[in-house]
Amino acid sequence: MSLEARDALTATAASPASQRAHSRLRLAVVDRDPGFMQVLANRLDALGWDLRALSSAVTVDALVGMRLNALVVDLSVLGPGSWEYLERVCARLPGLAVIVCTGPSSVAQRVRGLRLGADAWMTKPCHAEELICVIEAAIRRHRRNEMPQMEDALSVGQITIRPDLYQAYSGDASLELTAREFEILQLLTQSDRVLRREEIYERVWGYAMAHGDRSVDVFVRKLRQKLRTASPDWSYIHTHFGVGYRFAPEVDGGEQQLVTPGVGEVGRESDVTPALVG
Amino acid sequence: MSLEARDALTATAASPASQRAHSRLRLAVVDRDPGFMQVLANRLDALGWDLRALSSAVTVDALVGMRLNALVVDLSVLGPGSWEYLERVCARLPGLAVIVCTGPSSVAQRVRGLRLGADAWMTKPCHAEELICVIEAAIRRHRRNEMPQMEDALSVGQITIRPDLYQAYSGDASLELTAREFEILQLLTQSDRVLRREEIYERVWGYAMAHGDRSVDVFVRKLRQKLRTASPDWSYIHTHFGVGYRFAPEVDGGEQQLVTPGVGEVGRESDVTPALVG
DNA sequence: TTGCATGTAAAGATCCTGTAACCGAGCACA
DNA sequence: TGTGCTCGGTTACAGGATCTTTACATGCAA
Repeated sequence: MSLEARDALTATAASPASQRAHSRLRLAVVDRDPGFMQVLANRLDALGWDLRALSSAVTVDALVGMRLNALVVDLSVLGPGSWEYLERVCARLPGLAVIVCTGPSSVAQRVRGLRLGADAWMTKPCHAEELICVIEAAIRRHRRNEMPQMEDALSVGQITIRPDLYQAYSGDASLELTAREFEILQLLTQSDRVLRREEIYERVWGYAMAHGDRSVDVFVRKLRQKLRTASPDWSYIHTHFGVGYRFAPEVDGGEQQLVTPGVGEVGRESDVTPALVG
Repeated sequence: MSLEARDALTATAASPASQRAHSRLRLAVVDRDPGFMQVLANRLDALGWDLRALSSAVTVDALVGMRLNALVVDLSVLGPGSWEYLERVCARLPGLAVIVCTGPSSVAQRVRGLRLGADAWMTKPCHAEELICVIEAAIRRHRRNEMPQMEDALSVGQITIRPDLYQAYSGDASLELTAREFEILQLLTQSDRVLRREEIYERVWGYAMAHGDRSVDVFVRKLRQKLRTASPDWSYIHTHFGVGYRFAPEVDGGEQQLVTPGVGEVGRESDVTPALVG
């Protein structure tokens, strides 16, 4: 590792792995303009956000269930009870970033919306990029105060990962992972696909991996060692020769079925890779 | 930490942690439009806000010293280095609500401003009332979760924390904590997770920690010393190497698992002891 | 088999933390 | 006004923990 690179890392003081902790942003948009939604969807998809488009208002309870980070509404879609709806949503979900994005309005309307709890008011037509920035700003502010651990514990195989404690456990016994080991383990468990070394390095270290760097291999070895000690009958990290590593808890011997984690919402349904090692 | 900032801080002798509860909102506006300022001043005065009008940019350290809740800037007043200035302010004071209120702009400019950390962008001319709502919305987000400030006494291990007295006790003997020490202890006890130094610093001091600042370590040492003196058989503050500190009362020696964090909540609800000193 | 890619282990190199000593600014008090 | 005290904050150092590098062994694919 070059000195400059290392300095750059410690200088930023916040490792990429830690800020990546909260996975994808969840956003709901209540709007009926197909063009608007299309543009937004494209942009958000590129950013890796989880977007759900709603063509009409849903109940507040339904919103609660969606566990959103942000909500964008066009008041004209809500119809008559829009102000009350806005108020109820903001009252019920104080941690939700609410952005009103609607057609031309009066100052009084905007004032009313903001007073009721909205975080921002955008006037249509507007540029998707700007709207996204506004959403990001609102979420950013909410996040900063959201100290409480909204990071769920995650159980995979016999191992439990506790992001709030920066540690993994087998039962109640700590694996005694170092910070970097934990970050790599956490990264691996967050995806079912094969991760290339360069990818792992970049996301954990925060900058490009130098050619021939074996750090990832060494850490994977340490991880495997500790995982084996804590949970001898399971295999967790699998090597894909010439490609990289993949995380999948498997009971050794015979069975090689994927054991779906039980605790916490792991919603990793999308990219399950059936192709498997030998 | 720069000397100016230090002076500013110690001079005012009031830290953000103590200030937050109930005080007038402090707002600074960097603008040169007399009419705009006049209208704003009248409105804010009626609301009981503490406004300081600045006709040109002040140093970031000076802003730190003002202990503001919000900052409104007209980029045209800042001149050439405005983006860098904006960025520096937002980085240094993550808890500050920053609103850019300036003349006509392009989407790209607004996007840039928001990405650099601004909370909102208002285009002049604008209605004072609306601007105030936007400021309030930004501050509201910041304030929401700031220190639940439970006034109840809290017993952890052999220690009792009395927010009303700004002091901690072992039985009826005071630990003789200083203000800073108490604030850090209180922050630590309010969370079961590992807190990174940057988080601790930001929440107690009120602005971003400088790289290489060891203040948190030093105060943790002082805290540990006093905790050890008052309660020799217990460990309270645990170091997570490469990450930060975590508060958890544990009996030394034999049983180290007094409070075994299960997979879910670590509930410290059980041991709140209201019974207290004279 | 050969040529890489990966596993393994150990040795520095580097970083992180605990610790103590120090300095300057406020404050109380004579 | 000067003195001594406390407090917050800085700095330097030492020891230990962690990370990186390197070398070699092993395994996979062509």
